[in-house]
Amino acid sequence: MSVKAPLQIFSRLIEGLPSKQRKQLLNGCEPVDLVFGNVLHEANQPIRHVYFPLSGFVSLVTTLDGHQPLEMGLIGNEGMLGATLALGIGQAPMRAVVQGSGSALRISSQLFKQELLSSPALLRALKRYLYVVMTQLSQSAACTHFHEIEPRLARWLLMTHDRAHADNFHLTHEYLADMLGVRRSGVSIAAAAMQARGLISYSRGEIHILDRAGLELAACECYAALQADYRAQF
Amino acid sequence: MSVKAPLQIFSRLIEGLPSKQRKQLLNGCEPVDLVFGNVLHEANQPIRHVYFPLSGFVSLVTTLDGHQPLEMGLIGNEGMLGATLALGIGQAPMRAVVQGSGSALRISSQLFKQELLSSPALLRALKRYLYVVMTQLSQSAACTHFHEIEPRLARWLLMTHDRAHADNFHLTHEYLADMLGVRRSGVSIAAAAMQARGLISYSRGEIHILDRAGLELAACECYAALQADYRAQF
DNA sequence: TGGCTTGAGTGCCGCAGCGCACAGAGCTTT
DNA sequence: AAAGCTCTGTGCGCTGCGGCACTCAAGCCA
Repeated sequence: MSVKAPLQIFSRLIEGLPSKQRKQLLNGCEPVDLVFGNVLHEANQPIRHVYFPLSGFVSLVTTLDGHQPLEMGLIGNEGMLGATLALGIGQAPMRAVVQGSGSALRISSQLFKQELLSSPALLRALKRYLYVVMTQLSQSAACTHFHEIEPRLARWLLMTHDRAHADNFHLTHEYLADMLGVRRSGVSIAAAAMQARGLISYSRGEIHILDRAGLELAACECYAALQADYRAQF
Repeated sequence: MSVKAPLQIFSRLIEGLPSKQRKQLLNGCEPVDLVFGNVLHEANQPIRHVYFPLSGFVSLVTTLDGHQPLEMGLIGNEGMLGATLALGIGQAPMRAVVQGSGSALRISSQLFKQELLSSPALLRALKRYLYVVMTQLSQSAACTHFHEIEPRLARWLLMTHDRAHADNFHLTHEYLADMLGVRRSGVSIAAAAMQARGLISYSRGEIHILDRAGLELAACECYAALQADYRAQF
């Protein structure tokens, strides 16, 4: 039911640091469990901890008045939560909800700010990461607006697959609908179509990725674009 | 036809700087005309100049494969173009197109980077501004997805009104449709409804704001939210 | 003056997706 | 074993919007 994490999962952001600065940073970090549904950051609220997901992953969502939430970004071990501290901003721009249980490293904002001062490489990584987040926000916005449910769902499953480090994860259609900003039955239809084509299988919230290459074909080009954006910086 | 700018228009970003640092920055700047349709930045291309719009304004657009462009942000004298240089990134995240003719100050990226090093207040302003842009991106994304044409059009006209410093500006339905990511005739219908209610009037691309308060009522709450986001930082 | 171009109004068709509602299926609880 | 909940499938009517096409009006140019 929960994600089975491989033995060794690193935070790609931290891994890139010079070993001295990395160790220094890791010193201030503590491992924590990310539990599905936990809210790590609340929009416009102070950031208490910075998180580096390892095997778990987190989604950034905005909520608008009476509407369902809408996912703007997905963060796994390629990213982090709390990068806005590099801008000197101590509050979170969006709500951050754990979407795949697993592990993470976390460090208090206080300590992290000190690390930022003493580690230029860390600051550099954060800046690049912030830029990636910005490009991703605009890409997602356009995707959400123009693309249809099925390609978007495929993209979303791929992104989750990348971050879950496993071929199966627990997500109901209802939940997916919220992420995509669409109706639950819209997801059911799209998912059924993809199951019929042998790309995935699912039952009662347990989703299995069967044909990753096929999924990539089914996904909108935003998946590749987002990856390219990330790679351009890291 | 073109925007009649009041005599004195400042860049609100620059105005906030300590006078010494401001003068130093202004020294490196040259005034330029912003001409409707000019492309100041191209997505993923190097930033040659940083712009501080004064009376003109610029829109940030993303384009997705074969789709019409979609506006992600609007920049007038409250903002700037090229803030990503504060992240050490020399390329633009989105295409920037002049949307209202007028004036701006510009400075070469080279020089601007030096200013960033010597003016901590400038750097601070840029960071805050970047944060605002990020929150605006996510707000716009949700708005574009959930809200209907008419409130979105109202919001858009208000934002343009703020930045045009005039009650009339030149924008065809066709152009508006691109900005909102909708059909041209959809804009015609929404605009006609708003004209019937006496909020605006228009003819052959010349739009007049008649009832600003009424427009604010007609707009989705995103207008107020975006303003609040900005004010929270500046 | 007449023709051309551009902006805008309007109508028609088709579709994706919404809101809603109900049914069946599988797991959980007592 | 029965009851209950959760997850998924499915159907119906509606609407906002895309695509398209045609029309009219206003300004522009020769």
